[in-house]
Amino acid sequence: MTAATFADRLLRWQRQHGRHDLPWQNTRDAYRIWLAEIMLQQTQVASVIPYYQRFLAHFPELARLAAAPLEEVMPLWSGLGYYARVRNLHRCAQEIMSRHGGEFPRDPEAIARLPGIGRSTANAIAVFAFGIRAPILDGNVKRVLCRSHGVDGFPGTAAVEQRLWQLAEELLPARAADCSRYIQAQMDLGATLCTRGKPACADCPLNDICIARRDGRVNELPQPRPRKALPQRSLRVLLLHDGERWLFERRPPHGIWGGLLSLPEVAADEDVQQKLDALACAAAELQALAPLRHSFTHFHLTLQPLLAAVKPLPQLAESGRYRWLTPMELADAALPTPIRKIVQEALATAATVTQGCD
DNA sequence: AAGCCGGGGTG
DNA sequence: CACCCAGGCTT
Repeated sequence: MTAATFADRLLRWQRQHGRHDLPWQNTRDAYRIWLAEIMLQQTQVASVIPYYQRFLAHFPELARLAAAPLEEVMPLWSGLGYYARVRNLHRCAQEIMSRHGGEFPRDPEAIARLPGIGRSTANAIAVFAFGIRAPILDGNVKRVLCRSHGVDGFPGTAAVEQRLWQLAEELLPARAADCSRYIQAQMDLGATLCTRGKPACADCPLNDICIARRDGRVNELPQPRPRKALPQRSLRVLLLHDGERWLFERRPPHGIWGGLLSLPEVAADEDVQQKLDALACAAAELQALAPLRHSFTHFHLTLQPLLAAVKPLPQLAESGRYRWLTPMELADAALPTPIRKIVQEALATAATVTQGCD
């Protein structure tokens, strides 16, 4: 009788304590698994579930997604973040239709060549949809492996990451049929027991072989990212309404909030009147609303909203770039979260002002 | 190797 | 506030 392997322990644990009720778990439909995996990139399960359900209700199959214009897809991602994912998702769907005959490729290397899909996501799709034997390396797996095998160094560096991929390969169960449950077990363990904050080592199936636990280093591994001070930026945004509709501006396809609708911005070195002129709007009075602070991965942003009732001049034709939206239409518009918050605030303020005038 | 790309949860 | 999450792409 040989000792239980790493994979054995996880597989045994998964049967009793793993998750079994996630919406994308009870399917082998590559389209659904792919959609879930893209949404789950750098995004927690609880945040994804409602977006996943809503997306699938709008686009139940890949062909429908590929045929839809991007503007119809973006709103379904509004609020989820990392909007390059939805642009890549859409491109990906079109590539699968045009270059793969509408069938999702089965080879992990072919999957990884699709836009927005790297090695880990490609392997996850291949494992869950096609039962292929391959490792993944997401945040959960990295944390579990760093602790169980005592891997030092920040996992973002190439050397550490290479070591982790090597470990992930070596520890894979021998049978391809066990792989999907094994991968699921790794992620479940990382999400529920081997968490960043207070890991529940007492309940962990690996606690008697865990190097970090043996050495009293559970709280030191994995080693955190070397931190640096984030720059501080500020931005004025215009809340312009004509009494019924509000003015929005489409952001360029790349960069922050790429492709989403946002509010017209007044650059730091720009005059508000100058911007109003550019927008062909005449405003009687500007009202500063409460500033909103928002943090990104790489900088902090303070948004200063400026509210004004305007008379739109005919020069500003509604186009792909500028759109006037009613409060009703806002619900289905592709807005980033901080902008949505500001607009909600403004709607409340404008309603109050209007009532006060009556 | 480092920067860019969101929003939310956690301690 | 720091840190991280079912990462990948660009420079």
